Amino acid sequence: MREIRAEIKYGDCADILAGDPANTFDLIVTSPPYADKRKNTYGGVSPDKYVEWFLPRSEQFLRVLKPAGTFILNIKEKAENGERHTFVLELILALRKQGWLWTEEFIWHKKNCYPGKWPNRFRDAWERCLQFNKTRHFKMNQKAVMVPMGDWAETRLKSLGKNDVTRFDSQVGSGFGKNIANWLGRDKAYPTNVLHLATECGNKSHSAAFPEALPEWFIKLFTDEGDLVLDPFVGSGTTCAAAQHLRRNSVGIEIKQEYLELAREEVAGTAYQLMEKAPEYGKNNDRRNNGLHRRKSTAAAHK
Amino acid sequence: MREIRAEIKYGDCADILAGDPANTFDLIVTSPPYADKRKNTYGGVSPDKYVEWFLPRSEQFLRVLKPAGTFILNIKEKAENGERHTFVLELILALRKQGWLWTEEFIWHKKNCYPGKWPNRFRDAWERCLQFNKTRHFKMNQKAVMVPMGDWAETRLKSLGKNDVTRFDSQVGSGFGKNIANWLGRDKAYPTNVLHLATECGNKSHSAAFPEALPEWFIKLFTDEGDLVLDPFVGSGTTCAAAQHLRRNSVGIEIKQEYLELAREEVAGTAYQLMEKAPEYGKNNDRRNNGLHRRKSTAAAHK
DNA sequence: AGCTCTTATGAATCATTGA
DNA sequence: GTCAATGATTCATAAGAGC
Repeated sequence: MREIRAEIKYGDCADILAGDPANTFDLIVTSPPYADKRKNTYGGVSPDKYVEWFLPRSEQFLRVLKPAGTFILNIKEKAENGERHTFVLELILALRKQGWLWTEEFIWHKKNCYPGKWPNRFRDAWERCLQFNKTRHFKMNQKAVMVPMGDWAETRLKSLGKNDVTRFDSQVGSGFGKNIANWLGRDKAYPTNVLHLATECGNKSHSAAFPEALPEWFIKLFTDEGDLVLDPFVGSGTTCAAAQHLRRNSVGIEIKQEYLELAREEVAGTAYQLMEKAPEYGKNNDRRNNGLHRRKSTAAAHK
Repeated sequence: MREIRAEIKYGDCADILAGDPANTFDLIVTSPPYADKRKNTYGGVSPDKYVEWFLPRSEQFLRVLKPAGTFILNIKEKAENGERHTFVLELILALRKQGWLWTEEFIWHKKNCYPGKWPNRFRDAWERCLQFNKTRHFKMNQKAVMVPMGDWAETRLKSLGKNDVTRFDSQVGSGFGKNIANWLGRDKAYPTNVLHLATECGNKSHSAAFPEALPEWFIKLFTDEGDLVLDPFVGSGTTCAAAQHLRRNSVGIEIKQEYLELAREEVAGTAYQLMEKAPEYGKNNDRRNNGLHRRKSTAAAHK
């Protein structure tokens, strides 16, 4: 078993990456600092300047990413003065101009979103996970993120009611007999482009931007073991921890000193964990169920 | 009980609406013909020309919408040649330039999305429902779409935990007695901006662009009984049927002859249904649970 | 192990107040 | 007048305690 490296570098990713050779990373997955009008927020970037701020950095991403690699950008525009900001839309257009292919937009549905009530708006329960690529032929391990089939398979396919047969039939538009055979006996299905994950809350002192299950899912999907993952805005180190758990090498870059410590601790703890009780993690990982459509019975059973 | 009108007009909405006075409609909700590169699709609009095609029509929408009205646009870009189209992003930017406020983007999560498998892409399980407004002060009946709460209410509100009291107390900084009364006896919560609706499948001969629950939800949210709803691309009449069920007046516009017949039949059938068995529909409607976050205990109990 | 009950806390948003 | 800070609002989840 080869050793897995997870390195946390200190500085602005634009500078750090300039020293790296082209075509180095298999996957870039990150959740950059969101645009924020409050200037006092350290590191906050104004929405109006966001694209301008982002482009020099994404130019490096494009250079250091391997041709078959993928870039996942987790981001969401805030509401302000009654409107959604448009800087994310503008960013997508600008990235395409820069040479990226906008392959897909995944939706992260935050099951436990922030509470609140306003006269003109409901709670915001989703974020964008934008997928960009350098080429049309990128690595994608779909089987790695297959999920247990829902109750659909369990209840309906086992004892097929007439209703289900006719409904299935009308959907497919052809005889039902042959196609249904593909589903019987299968217990896993491919996911969709909607991810259902709760935000991690209240477990540790540090608050990660995204739950570990999110980078984990994309790492499984777009890399193999031993591949190299980059998070240019690594924050408290969630991406590198996830990479290490999945036996991928990783580089995280962070410009804020206080996060730097946190990230290094996170990664060190993960490495220790792996040596001490790797089997435990595997179990734990299965339980997490890829973060997609967790079956209710499973969730209940674990308590 | 006043009579509810549902009128299906024939023609291009740009022309039809030009004859209507300004500030006429309380809500515009529609699912326009999607951009489609295949020119043979009747009525298909090329993605490159989509914004250009849409703007003269949305200009009329802006004129005929009441100041406190809302415009809901259900749309989703297709993938082509490995990339997502950008015309929807461009449309949002263009509509803002036209004078619209981009208030919110709701996600319609299609629980049972179309089956299929591709090497570079998972199944598409969501569509955008873009909310635009003329002014920042629009009508919004949030209570009309409240949904059953999670387990929280069940367990906690019955016997109020100390935490709820203390947090409330510390936040408000005054005695807790007065507002806590709002919580007792509540079993519903406000929804989020993610809608979980199944697509309607195979019950009718025509395949509606969206399930009736979708316009229904927005009609409940943004109009009162007796208000006037417009669907400028009404297709098979789903929006007008939903409006009629909810006792809102409606106008639907359709340019395709064959859909026109369908829509008029749909609306006529609905009107008949209303007279014959109104109570039945109400029951059915409750059961539908607004399509949002059905409680787990309920789901489990259902097995 | 299981089950209940308790507690903490989030990439939030708007209206109001104060400088 | 513009801009920044403060207060009010709110719910799904995980972890922990107790039985």
